Amino acid sequence: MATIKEVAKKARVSVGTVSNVLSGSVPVSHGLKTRVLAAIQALDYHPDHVARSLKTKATKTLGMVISDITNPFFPQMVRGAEDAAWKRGFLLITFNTDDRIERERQVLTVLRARRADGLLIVHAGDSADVSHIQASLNAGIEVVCVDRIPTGIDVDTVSVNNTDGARDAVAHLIEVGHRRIGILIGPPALDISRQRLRGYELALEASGIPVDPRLILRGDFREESGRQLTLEMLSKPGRPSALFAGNAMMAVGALRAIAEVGLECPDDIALATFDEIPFSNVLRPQVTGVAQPVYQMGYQAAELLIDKLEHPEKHPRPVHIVLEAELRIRESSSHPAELSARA
Amino acid sequence: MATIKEVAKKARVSVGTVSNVLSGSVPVSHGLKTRVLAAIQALDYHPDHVARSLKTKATKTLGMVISDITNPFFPQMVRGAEDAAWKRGFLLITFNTDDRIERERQVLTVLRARRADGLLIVHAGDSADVSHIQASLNAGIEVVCVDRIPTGIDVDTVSVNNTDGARDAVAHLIEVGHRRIGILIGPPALDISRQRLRGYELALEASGIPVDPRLILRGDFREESGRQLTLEMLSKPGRPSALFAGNAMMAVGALRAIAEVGLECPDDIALATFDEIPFSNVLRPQVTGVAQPVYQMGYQAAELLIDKLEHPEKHPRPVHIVLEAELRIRESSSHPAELSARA
DNA sequence: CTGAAAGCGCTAACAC
DNA sequence: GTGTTAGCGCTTTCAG
Repeated sequence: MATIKEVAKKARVSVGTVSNVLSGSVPVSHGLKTRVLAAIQALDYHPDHVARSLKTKATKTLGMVISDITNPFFPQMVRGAEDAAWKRGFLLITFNTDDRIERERQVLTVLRARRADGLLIVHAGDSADVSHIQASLNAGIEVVCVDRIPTGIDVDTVSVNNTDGARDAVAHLIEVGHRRIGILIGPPALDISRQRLRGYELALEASGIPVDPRLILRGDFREESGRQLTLEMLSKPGRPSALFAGNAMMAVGALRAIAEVGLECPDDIALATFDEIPFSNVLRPQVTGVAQPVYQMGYQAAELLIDKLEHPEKHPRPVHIVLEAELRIRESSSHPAELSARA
Repeated sequence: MATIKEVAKKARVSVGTVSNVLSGSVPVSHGLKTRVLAAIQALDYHPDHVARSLKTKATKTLGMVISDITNPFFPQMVRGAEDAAWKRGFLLITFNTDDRIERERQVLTVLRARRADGLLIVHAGDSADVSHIQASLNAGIEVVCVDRIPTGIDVDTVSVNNTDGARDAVAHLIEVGHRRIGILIGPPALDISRQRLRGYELALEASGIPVDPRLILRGDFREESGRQLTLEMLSKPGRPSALFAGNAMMAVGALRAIAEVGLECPDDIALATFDEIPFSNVLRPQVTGVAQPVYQMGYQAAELLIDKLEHPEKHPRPVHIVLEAELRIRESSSHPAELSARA
């Protein structure tokens, strides 16, 4: 690996001059510039980013912390963030925490030691503890929280309008004729759980349907949890005619449970979900879902973060970006009337 | 951010001593050690990994280059690699190349400037050019190629037995009664295309079925390509009774095309695929697929890479690891006899 | 065992 | 415009 010194020597100039032609910020005479460029070419020189970082105190690196990478929702978000970062000359390092706060804490420690300039965090679901995020902030690392917004900390955020999205989906279930609608939701420590539940309640209230606490089941946004809760819901008397899943993973678990007990969706029980199930337009049942602008969330979060890094003065107070989600109606929520007509 | 100097000052020792207690490789008297540890604690000191890398010439960083991150196959592989890397104290940086060799070249350049210690590469599909990989090797970066193995370069590899997997799947289609079987395959520049095609041919030959070139269609392993090729195959006379897709994305495209022309799978046309479609055990049609040990591939590739990094002497020649894939029979390939009995 | 000091490759004053 | 040099935070000889 050639160094700047070797380039300088070969071009018969000083290292300062090489550095100047590299940065372009200080004018260099044409003759010397050509010599330097030739030497760089000849030696296949690539500036050592590590050394540069040590000097400039900027690594041009962003860390992205994801709660559950097996959820197909997140890879798209990562992709958005990655594209934005790449475009602005930043590197994105991604971590999966498996929804464990302990792992999240470890990851932030590593990212701090590695001197990441900024952090994109999708907070783990098992705790409301944010002291480690505060510690990163204190260490001078910019933070943007995405999707799940922790309370008790003053950071920038990019999220989706969960309440409206959930309300639309449940309103749709009511509209096609359902009145007993169960909900599978995540841990109450997560804002997205509370907001999606709130949307569910709003939709019911708007139609004068009383909220039945027996129809509200809490899990952890994982497939297995969706399966368990659905089995539980279906085994009790007063079974709902429709289910609203808090995310796609729980919806998949619900489908599995529905099949296990020998029922059919939507013939026996309707289903709608927050998020979308991958390839849900080719596979059956095609599940009605609340589509989120996932890629955009990642992209905008990374842009916001880099903006703050590059122009700290332009963002004096925390910024909160809220994107809208959109209901996509498919066959899993078809009208009960249609079904009875078919029978 | 506290530095080693401040720690030394606070503990009233030299920086060398602090460094020694940190590394543990040089004995330090109990008294000094306690003072140093106390100072580290008090200052919340975390060694600067950037400075350490500059000195040691090792970044403890691995780069992972993926051809198409929208293919749900790859996130699992990344996860395996990430887990292995984390366990050994390495960081994994992931890149998506969108199957463009130009992007792959750029990514390797960045990784080189960042002084990554090693590379995990799933080669882009649109070219057989490997000069940039060779350049990384020449720059002293260890490389392990995963899944897709480029020719013309002497690197370690971790891959799957594509020929046997494809042969098993096609043999299964033959066994349930199909004789006209179409194949949707990727670019011939990729070894996985050639090997899966070879498996297809072997299965046909073993049953004395002649290989009909009109039933071999080449695309690029993307969903849209699977859709187009299937539409093409179904519009021509002599339509096959079964399809073998070269990967899951093409299988999804095939399902879409089958639905578009108003056919049903498996009633009108059977389907089997290399890879598995996500959640294919809850959604219909449940597609017969060749399951690959994806997580293992990522995990073992990262382990191999780190082994070479840490014990260069133990791996004198390139290592080639080949894992076995396993056929999972589901309803998309059900027996034509069963179908006719049902009709 | 412990401290002093050189130096990793680069940038950014600062002199000329 | 260009060269010289200090120093980013750390590890690693090398004396003592």
